[in-house]
Amino acid sequence: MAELARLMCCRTRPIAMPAGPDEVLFLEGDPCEYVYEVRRGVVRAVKFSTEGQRQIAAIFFPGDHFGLPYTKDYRFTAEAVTDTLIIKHARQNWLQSFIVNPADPDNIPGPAANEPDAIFLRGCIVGRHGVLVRLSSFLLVVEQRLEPDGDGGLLLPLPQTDIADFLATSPESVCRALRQLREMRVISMSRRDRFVIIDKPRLSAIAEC
Amino acid sequence: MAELARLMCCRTRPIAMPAGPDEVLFLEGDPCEYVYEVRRGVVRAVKFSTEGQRQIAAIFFPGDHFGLPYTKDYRFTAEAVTDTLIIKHARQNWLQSFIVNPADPDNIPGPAANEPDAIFLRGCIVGRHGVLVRLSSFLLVVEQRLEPDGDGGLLLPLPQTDIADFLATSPESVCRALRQLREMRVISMSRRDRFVIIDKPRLSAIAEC
DNA sequence: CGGCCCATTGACAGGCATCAAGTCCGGTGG
DNA sequence: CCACCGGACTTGATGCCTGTCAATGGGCCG
Repeated sequence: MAELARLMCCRTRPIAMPAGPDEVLFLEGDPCEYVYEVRRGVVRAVKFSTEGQRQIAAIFFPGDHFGLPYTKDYRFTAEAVTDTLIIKHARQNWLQSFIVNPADPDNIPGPAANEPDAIFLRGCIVGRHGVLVRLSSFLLVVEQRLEPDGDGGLLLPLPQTDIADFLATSPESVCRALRQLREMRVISMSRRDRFVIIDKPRLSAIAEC
Repeated sequence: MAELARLMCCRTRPIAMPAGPDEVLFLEGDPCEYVYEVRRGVVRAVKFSTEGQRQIAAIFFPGDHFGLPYTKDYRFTAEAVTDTLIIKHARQNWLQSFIVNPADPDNIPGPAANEPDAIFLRGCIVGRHGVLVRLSSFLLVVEQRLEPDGDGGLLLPLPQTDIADFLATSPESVCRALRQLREMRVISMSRRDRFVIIDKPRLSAIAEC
């Protein structure tokens, strides 16, 4: 039956599916049957320590592929953050389409690198000292991955609780750091979930110091 | 000439090479020409923030493959920690040998997962609060990746400075945490670079709480 | 034996997690 | 349309953790 399932997999075309806020796409430990592609919205990779501490191991933006079959089972739970559009690629199809073609020496597997990249990036951010530094790095990442709206404003892709779990800190600290950036006139926030980078050089400086 | 280099690459057999303490295997930003395999010893993945803070993004143990061409260029610098034996696989050969064979649906790319796994693991460890917790997790990882010597003793694969950069803390804190574990009779250390796990259940408990 | 690097220890201050209220906001139902 | 309600965010107070600095100790190598 596993055989049959696989055969059916192989014939399956990519599936487009919408997902609503907090909807679970797959659970940590599920077998890797599909590779997911974000078309619209943002997805978070959630990982619980055994005692229950929540971590967000990565954030996936439009264009990213995740849920790669590096292992037999998914290493994290994937949840839509807001309304999203997701494409599910059957694992076999995905492998044939995206993994390196040996005949072409320059074929770097772009989509295959999305997930490791996102996790690596998070590791680099979390490894730095200072909530302000980590938060600034995070905002810069958001800025380069998300389209600004009319006034150069960007939507915070995650609620502050999630930002805290992504940055390995507490929601209160995130809130305070955001306020600090506001008071330093580095960013401004018209709404709680929207920000504008006023002084990008300084934001970069903070992120790197 | 790039063509020529690649052609020569393709004909190259795997190269075994020893590497001494602190020897650089490749630098961050170098083009991914080879995939490396650890045979003996331990290798560290070093990453510098732009302002100079050092991080150790991963540790590679015997059996691990790293330096994968997920991107065109290496994302970190790889250095031998102590005396090591390394196998260099030309990128093309490696791709053909190890990347998933589409005809075999169950062919999970084991070696290809080593590097992402190590980075993911480090992210999970660094994301937790408390130096003691992080250090305990680290020791447990060492225990399951390294062979014990006669008396169940394990060599610390890294000097404390590196452990600190791996755990995103300071050398002093690492030293104090080690002492604390000693005083709690969870581990013992006959030498500065060697430890024995006395009370593994408790060590696990600390690591997860 | 001397020098160097790493590990160790102590003192101290600052950052940040935690707890506890209080506020804002969107959604729901009357 | 308004009142209510719950969840997320905000803010303040407090104490611990841990990063930093400085000095000492110890092992290894020349």
